[in-house]
Amino acid sequence: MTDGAPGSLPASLARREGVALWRQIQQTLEAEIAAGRVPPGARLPTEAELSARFSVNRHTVRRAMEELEGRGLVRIEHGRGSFVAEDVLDYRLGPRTRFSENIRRENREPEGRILRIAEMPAEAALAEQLGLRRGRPVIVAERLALADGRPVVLGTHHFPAARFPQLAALLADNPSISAALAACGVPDYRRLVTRVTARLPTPEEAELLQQSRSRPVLVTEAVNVDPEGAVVDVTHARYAAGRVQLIVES
Amino acid sequence: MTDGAPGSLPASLARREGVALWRQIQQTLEAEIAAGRVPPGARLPTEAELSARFSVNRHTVRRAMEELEGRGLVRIEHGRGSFVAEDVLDYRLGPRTRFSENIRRENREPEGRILRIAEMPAEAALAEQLGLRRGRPVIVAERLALADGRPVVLGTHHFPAARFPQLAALLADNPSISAALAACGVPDYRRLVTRVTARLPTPEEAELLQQSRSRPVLVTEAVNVDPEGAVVDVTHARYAAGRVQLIVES
DNA sequence: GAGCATTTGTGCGTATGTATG
DNA sequence: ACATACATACGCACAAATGCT
Repeated sequence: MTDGAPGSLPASLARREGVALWRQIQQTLEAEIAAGRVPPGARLPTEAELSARFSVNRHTVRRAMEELEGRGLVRIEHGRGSFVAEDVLDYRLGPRTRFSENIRRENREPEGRILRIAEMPAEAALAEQLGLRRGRPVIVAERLALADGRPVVLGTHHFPAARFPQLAALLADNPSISAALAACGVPDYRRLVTRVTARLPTPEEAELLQQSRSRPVLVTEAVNVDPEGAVVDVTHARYAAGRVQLIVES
Repeated sequence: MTDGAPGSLPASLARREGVALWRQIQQTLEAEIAAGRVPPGARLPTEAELSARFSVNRHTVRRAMEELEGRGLVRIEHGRGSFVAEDVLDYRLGPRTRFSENIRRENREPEGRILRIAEMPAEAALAEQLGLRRGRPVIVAERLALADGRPVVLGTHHFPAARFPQLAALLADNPSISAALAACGVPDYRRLVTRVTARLPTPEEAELLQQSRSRPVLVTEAVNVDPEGAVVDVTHARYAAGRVQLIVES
């Protein structure tokens, strides 16, 4: 770069006017991003530079940046800098939701990684959802799904162990849930209900999803049934809200 | 008060062990809440008390509390204190989604308040969704919907003005969207698609939803069509994620 | 309404830790 | 090893909202 900083208005702030300084900074930066003065993916000035520009303490800049990150406008990386956020992926939720199809439809490369498989007795609430008696064995599989190598969703799947004895072995071999179920004699299944909420992620979730802790996750809970109506899978999934948008087709 | 604080384990922290102090505090409080040591709705100790208990600076306690609030476990009120979070409302999304029916099904009292009605030319993206030509007049109605007096969702509705000339007047009189559309000759309509994301709220959204700024909102974008398939309404809604859970029925 | 104590919110200055390149 | 840049933590001061007198 031959010339000065990008977006170099000094932007003086109104002190003691009822609006917090950090909020004025957040709004200024937000406007500059929206105006395209800093394009998606581009790096923002460092906290030190911003605190100089606005003549405030670095803490005050950090507060503004945290807000922007939580709102999905920027991404902060430890030791590297802050960057303007990029694209989002459309993820269709419907009776026939399958992860890989969903990702391929968007011209991205799907990938699945099984993080953990365990067998444990069903808790009361889970047993009821699965249509089992409490304490019956359940296979719990934790799986991270990615698109083009970037984490998109972290899913915890619960299967009735009695019905699918070889499921754990199958999943260890091939991380596709639908392939594993097909091999267990369930070539087709359908999603009954999905519950959706949002919250901030736990540290583990943030880590696995490679997402900041101040960015929300979309949380879904889904029940899948076979053509006869028997429950084959109860899934608790956490989507990186900054990278996906769920599409519900009625 | 005659006796000591509730939940009075001093809970010493591990310093310089790789885990941030604020996170240890957050985990301790989270565990105590989960264990029911502080029941839903109950008040937590003040920041000053907590910083004394954990022997840390008040900022450090505040960081932990912010995290808990963002995760939906506590609610912080300026000048009053912090409280353990309470119940959530199930909100069904489906082809026949109607706010008041939805709320009554949960045995709560629905209420709607029109905040703003305006007519303006359609932006490119909106025009396409509504099936109009760009620049055609659109009625924009902003509406806050409540259950038992507590804000649940903030919706921005967009109607083709040419088709519904008296809609603004009708809504000013009665905040029910379905009633207004019925009076305009659309007794029935159906939801086509819904897009769902999550992000932190803007200050205005947080204010209107009476929600903290560090708690996410669920954002939906829906398209409603009449029985002939013509688009009657494009809605952008923001739900208080701490108070609702969206239920998608496939 | 005025005044006051309590409690959360904002901001500064400083120091040190930790990840990245 | 070193510089850069973000992360955590302390201490202090004052602002703003609330509730009580």
